[in-house]
Amino acid sequence: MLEKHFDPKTVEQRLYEAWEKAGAFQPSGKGEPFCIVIPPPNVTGSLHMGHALNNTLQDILVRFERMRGKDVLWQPGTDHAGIATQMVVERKLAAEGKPTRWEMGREKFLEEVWAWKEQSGNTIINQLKRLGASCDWSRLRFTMDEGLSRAVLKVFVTLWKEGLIYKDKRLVNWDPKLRTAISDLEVVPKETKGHLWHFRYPVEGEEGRYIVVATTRPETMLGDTAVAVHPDDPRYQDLIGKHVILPLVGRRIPIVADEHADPETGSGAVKITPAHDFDDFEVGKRHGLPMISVMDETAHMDLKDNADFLAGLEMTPEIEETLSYHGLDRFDARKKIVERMEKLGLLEKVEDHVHMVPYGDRGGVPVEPRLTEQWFVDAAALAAGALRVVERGDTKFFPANWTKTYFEWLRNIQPWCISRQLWWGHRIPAWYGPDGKIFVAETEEEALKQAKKHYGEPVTLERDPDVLDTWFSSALWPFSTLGWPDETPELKRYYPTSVLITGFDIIFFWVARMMMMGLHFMHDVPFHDVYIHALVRDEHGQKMSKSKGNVIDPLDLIEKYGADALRFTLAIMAVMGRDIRLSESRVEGYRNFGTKLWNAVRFLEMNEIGRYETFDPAGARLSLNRWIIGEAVKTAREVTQSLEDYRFNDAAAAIYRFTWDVFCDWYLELIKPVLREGDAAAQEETHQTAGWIRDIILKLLHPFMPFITEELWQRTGGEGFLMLQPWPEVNEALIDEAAAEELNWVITFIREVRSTRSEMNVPAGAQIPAVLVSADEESRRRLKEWKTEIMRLARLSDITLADEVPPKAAQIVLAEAIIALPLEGVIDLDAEIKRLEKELAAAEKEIRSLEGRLSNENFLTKAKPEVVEQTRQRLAEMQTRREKLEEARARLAAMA
RNA sequence: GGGCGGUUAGCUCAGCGGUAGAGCACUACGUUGACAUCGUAGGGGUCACUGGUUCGAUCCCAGUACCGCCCA
Repeated sequence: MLEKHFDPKTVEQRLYEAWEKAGAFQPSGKGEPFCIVIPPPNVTGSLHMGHALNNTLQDILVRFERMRGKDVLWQPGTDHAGIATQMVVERKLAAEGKPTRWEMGREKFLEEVWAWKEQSGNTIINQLKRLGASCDWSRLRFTMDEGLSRAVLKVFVTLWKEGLIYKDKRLVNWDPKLRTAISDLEVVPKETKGHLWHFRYPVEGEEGRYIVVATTRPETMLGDTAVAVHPDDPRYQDLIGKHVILPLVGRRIPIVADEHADPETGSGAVKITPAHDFDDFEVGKRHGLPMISVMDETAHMDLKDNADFLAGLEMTPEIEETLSYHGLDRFDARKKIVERMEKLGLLEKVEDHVHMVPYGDRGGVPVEPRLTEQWFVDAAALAAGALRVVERGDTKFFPANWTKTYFEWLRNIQPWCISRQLWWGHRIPAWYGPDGKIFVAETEEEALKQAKKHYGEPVTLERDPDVLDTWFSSALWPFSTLGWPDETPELKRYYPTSVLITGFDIIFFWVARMMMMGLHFMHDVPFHDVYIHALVRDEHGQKMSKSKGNVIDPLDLIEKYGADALRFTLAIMAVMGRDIRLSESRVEGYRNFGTKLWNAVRFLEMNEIGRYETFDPAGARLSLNRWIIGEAVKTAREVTQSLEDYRFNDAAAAIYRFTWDVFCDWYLELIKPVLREGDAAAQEETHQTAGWIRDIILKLLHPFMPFITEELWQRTGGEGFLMLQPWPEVNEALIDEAAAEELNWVITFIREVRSTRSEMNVPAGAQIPAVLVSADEESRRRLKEWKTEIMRLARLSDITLADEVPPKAAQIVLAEAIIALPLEGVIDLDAEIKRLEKELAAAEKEIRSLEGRLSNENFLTKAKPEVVEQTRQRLAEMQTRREKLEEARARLAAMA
């Protein structure tokens, strides 16, 4: 016997282990292949709400398709997450008072990271298991595994040979805290209140004449190598080609004409610092200007011994003082420079200024454009194919509007900086000869061989110290996890994968790059569909963040309500294209839904309803059973269709409604009399039908609520695992509309009586008689059939037939008939008349609307014929209803 | 500045060219032999605003206001 409540805590782990142990998560090897690769979470991370949503949706699809008989592979794995992981370990070392990574050196530090990975690497995997994720864990991969590393090497070397990877000295986004280059995607602009300082730069040879330039970053002025004005700006025509003397430095720098200078803003003249600003870099290239870096890799001023900076400068007291800024932090230097400019009378004014300051998304400090040598992927070359396949529809986005975002980015794509000055990651497979010549190879031996050939003698090579951007290895994920570069059976069978499920925030980082790499190396798209899911926010629409303190931990919710409740909540709220505002009350509500189902099954159990292998739903005779069978089929159809279309919310809502509103509220209530006093044949059929429906519900609900459904399957003697049972088929022939109409009549009867009782303040416990007046043949038959059930559910003492409405009765119009509730002594005539008038008013309002439509010539000629016909029918019904209501009112009025 | 999305019940959200829906909250009643993590009944909405298309608009189109996100 089932307990009154489902207890997730005692069940979830047990079932999960049983599934896994039985190999239920592994591909069956039979049927059409269906494959999803998991968006790999950070190996040392822990589960947050985004993961919970992402993996719930994947698991729903995977369980659905598995039950549909497909050969399902959900490929799991984790990501080494270079910067994030390295930072975590560095912080941990600091907290433990251990040496910094610089002090302990590369090798020792990497040992520490691996140790940390071993220790915490299973956390997120175990958390995914608690959620119920049915990944094939026997195939768990990690981006730094031997196999995946081989894929990285091969891709790097191949792209290098094809000229699609190159090394270049360019301005890159530099994170001075982490001391590494980062890609443009890893930069987040933050609106910041700052200042705009207007400086005067003296014009050479024109005593007392200045040109005013404005800057938000005074410290960069030490690296200025020009002042630019717009070529058409009338104010500066005579100055173009002349020079200014850079204050504090004494450098003679040209005034150049360049369209980058905007005559509308400020003075129209801008200082040009090619080594510290992306726009200026371009200006510098156009005019052949020197590029002078004045900061080091930690964004401290770098002036002494800086050959570029010192070039051509004469030692003066002025420059001596400036050199004293060497080693100052960029913001301290800014302060000193402003003070000094002011003292010199060269500060024209200071304005408050709100502008965007680029921050590193990991380091959290402003990034510094920095001139360095880095490795790049020629992303534009790879983008063309990635664009074409989506334009052609080989890969589709759901919802489709993300296609635009994807196109937008690919069409304006920049070279992808893939080198990182980190230690944790795939080390770049490039070696340098004594003269700096680059040898790229998959192994050191191969590089040495190349070098020997090149130099004609063996030389020692030095390996590039940098590692690759984490997303470089993630981009290979859909094929590297399946075994590439080896030609494995899995690769052949499951690539291209069926669908990718991910968040919109990594369309650029990940989706687009997988598309490029997949096309280049596999010559086919990595996935047919891309489902982009929402962001999970808190219940007030705020993004969850640690700093706001509004983070909801999915594990807390699982602890409190069970994994099923959390999963169901996320699924039913996962509307395409809209964010999810998660509130705990919803989770609680769907936990209650589980309880409801649990108790419904418990009820069947109490009535000894089992599982009947030979049951043929087409053979059911009772309209009650024919009706619920039809409703179940409609539900199966809706759930199936919705899941095929990635409409998780519609699928979840359909099974919820059927289970609670149809099966529990009506079917179970209506079969109670049959189970108690029906004849043997009726009981037998009802047992079989109820058991059959229960199984349909368990199956349809299983992808959403795997634990409770599996538990109920097992507890009711189900063989094998529910998760491996076949999905309910949609047999339209089982839908019996006549039965549906009949049950609809019964339900309406009961509802109307209940409603009237309540309004008439009949005590809930009181049994009252009812009289069905002027019923036609069919209604009389139905009443005979359903009398017991209706009496029970509407709490009636008897239902009799009559031709006349008895006096002092409340009256309910039910199609052609009237249900009269004689309430002599109970009824408040005025109240009843009021109630009837209210209904009459509603009917009349609708009649007016319908008549209005039908008297409109345009409606009759232009609207669809079936709509016109429907409207006519509805009008006829409403007219009958009005007539009945009027009669009822008249009868009461006569008595009052 | 460009792009995308949103505005529907007290709250969180579905929906749809012709009758406006759910969960939670609220009110009243209820230990009807599955379930109080429940049942029954009920209150509550000019579907942001202004125009347009249409026989008919909450829904389609345009504009406005406000909110959010992405890109520059």
